[in-house]
Amino acid sequence: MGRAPCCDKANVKKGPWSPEEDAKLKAYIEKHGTGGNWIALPQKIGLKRCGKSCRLRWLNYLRPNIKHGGFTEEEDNIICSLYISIGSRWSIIAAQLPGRTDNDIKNYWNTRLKKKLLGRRKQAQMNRISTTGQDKKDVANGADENALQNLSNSALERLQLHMQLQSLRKPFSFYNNPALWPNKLNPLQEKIIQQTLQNLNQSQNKTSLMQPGLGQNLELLKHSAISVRLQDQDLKNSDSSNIIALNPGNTHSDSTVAPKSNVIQQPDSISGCHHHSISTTFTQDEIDNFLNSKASSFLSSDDNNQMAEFDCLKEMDGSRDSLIWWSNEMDANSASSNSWDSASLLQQSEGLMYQEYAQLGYNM
DNA sequence: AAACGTCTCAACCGCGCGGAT
DNA sequence: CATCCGCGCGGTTGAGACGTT
Repeated sequence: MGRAPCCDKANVKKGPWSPEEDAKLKAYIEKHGTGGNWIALPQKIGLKRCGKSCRLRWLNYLRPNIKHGGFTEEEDNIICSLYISIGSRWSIIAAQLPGRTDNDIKNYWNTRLKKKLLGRRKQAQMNRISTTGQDKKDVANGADENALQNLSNSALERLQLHMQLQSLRKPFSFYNNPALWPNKLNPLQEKIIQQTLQNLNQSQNKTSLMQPGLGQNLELLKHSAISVRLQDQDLKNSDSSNIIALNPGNTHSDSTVAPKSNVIQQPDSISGCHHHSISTTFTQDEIDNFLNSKASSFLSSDDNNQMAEFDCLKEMDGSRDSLIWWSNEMDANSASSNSWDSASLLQQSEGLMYQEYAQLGYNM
């Protein structure tokens, strides 16, 4: 038995809102508020709209101080940092960006940011999976195909993003150390990790010949740190009510590479529902090296794939001046009060990440 | 200029959660 | 304790805008 519809679909108008409808809704809410009942609201003001539709229209468009488009570099940074850390929890991410709605951020991520980071690389990886012999066999068996479908895009993307950064920072990290892996990975998870590591090894061999400076870059990156800390007092899940930390960084610090960081701390000014405090720490060296040595990662054995894989990063690189990845504005105020023991951070972040994947049903 | 493809974003949909009864 | 119901969320859709051939 299905759920009862929230309103009488037959007598409800759908589609774009007219200026008159907007005016009615806005005038009423500004005068009376929502009355705590969206379902009853359209009847009160004579709108043939579903209550949910009214709510959405108000929250995403009519509400005061809404910003549309024109995302800043800092906003890009925040969105990406949080997406890697907590996934597609758009409402939480939106709570960190005054004037932005979850819908806006979701659209922005899906249409632009994601493509820059993952789109083409992912495609290349998928192509590779489907063309290698063993993979073909697996696909023929059907098992991995199903597993692939079951692995959500969000999880894949986050894993890829995380690994991408992680592998640059810590050659001997979690992903490079099977001893640290969970006892039981499903075949696809194992394959993705192995595939990525294989590519990494190849790329490091190749590029160390081509780019003598790269080793230094990697060394530099070993001293860098990312920490995204989220304290969500309202979240009830243990994984998010505690601190979600992503720290692919080192287990030691190096004073020669002073982290630049910025603490973004703001009470929720949008919905009043969430109260998050986030600190994000990156180093400019790390950012620059990540961008400059981007070709060191994920080099495929297939030259075409190589090129395709880095197109997304080329795009970023091409617009570095306008899109300063992991912004260098992330500065100063941060770390001490928000810095954590790096080793435990690493364990927590990786543990949390895998907890999350496990919770998604991947039988880890 | 037209046809076709791609992108963007407002809006819809269905589900889970939690408060009310 | 069970059920109902509204809210809020994330995923998806589709129309229009825009770009390319």
